[in-house]
Amino acid sequence: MSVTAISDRRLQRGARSRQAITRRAVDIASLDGLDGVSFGRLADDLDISKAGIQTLFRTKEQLQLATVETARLVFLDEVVAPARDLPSGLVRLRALLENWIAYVERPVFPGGCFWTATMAEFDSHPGPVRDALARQRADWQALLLRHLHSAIAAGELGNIDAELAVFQIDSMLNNTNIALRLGNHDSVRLLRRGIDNLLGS
Amino acid sequence: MSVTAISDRRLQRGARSRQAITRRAVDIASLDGLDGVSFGRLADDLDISKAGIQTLFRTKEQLQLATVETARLVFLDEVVAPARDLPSGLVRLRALLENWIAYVERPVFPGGCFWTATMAEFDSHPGPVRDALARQRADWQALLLRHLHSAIAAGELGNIDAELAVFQIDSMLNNTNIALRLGNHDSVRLLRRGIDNLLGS
DNA sequence: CCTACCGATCGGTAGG
DNA sequence: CCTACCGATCGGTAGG
Repeated sequence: MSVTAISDRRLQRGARSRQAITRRAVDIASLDGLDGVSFGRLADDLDISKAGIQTLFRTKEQLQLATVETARLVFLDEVVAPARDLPSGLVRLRALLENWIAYVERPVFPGGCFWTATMAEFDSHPGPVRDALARQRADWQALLLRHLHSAIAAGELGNIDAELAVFQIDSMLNNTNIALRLGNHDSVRLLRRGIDNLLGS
Repeated sequence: MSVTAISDRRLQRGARSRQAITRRAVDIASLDGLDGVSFGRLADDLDISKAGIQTLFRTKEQLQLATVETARLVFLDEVVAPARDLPSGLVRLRALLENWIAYVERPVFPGGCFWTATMAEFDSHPGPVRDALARQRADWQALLLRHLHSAIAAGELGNIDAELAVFQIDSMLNNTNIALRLGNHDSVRLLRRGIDNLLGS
């Protein structure tokens, strides 16, 4: 066995550990925010030593950045990827929104939408973590806008104000997540009504 | 001087202290959430002993509840009261929304909207604090709904879906607060466009 | 209102 | 990956 093979196996094990730790951190952050993610809590939950986790991520900020990245991958997997094969425009847009509703209704993370929880926590704290969250927010809004533009270009919608529609839809999504957390399940009905108003029933 | 007079003065001083402490706590919570409000931090900021603050509020949860109450009073003062003398219906509704925009644009609290920040923090934490926040949310939405119904009854609006309109407006307000915290000042323009779409320009 | 203290937890480091 | 430790801060209490 070569030195390289040993090193590769070590790197692989490290990557698996990192994945397991950040996946758990995403769940914690959805409930208690990214500041609620602590080395000690993760160590207890996953039966590893605290210093073991610190070796893998060095600082809390790097742990938070890795947690945001894992949340992004899970979100892509749950909401974006399942719609990938649908035609661009209105069909894909409505599928993305239905996937998003399932993502907060199930919910995928125990505290509901990871992005709603952490964006409100970090919006007044400039730095790399807030930048990563803002990037995800911009990417999601750009994805909605792209398919809205496709729909308009294909004549699937009237002469709608696309930028405003994305703002309204994204606003309603975040507000629906909060309402669901408070036990108000009617808000999904309101959300669908709002979406239908904008995109046509 | 009677014993009662001494007692009254003590109670007054206690009430003034409580007010000064919770007013500072509201500012902290707008930035760092209600869990970021700690006895030690308030003691440092206000040059009182930590135990002095603890004597006035006993537990952290009671301090948080008093903080929510002070935020409610300031919000009423800044957003609701200035519109009190305007006629019910569309005029008062638009004034409330403009006052709200000023409240987050100035901003009244250094971290922006107190309710957006704390609701996202507590929506997965059942208990008296979440209940108090949910009550404020319901009160605000009911206020908007009342004036929307007045406007409809007075024929100031078409046959609009009032419940949906309140949901859409409240959603956009919260999303605008986040956008402002991220430095995206264009969102106020989008918000006004969205409101005009619903209420007529 | 205060000083003084409690056990628990925090992020981080030393050293292996 | 580990044990063992650091100083700081947490909520809360004793006792005045």
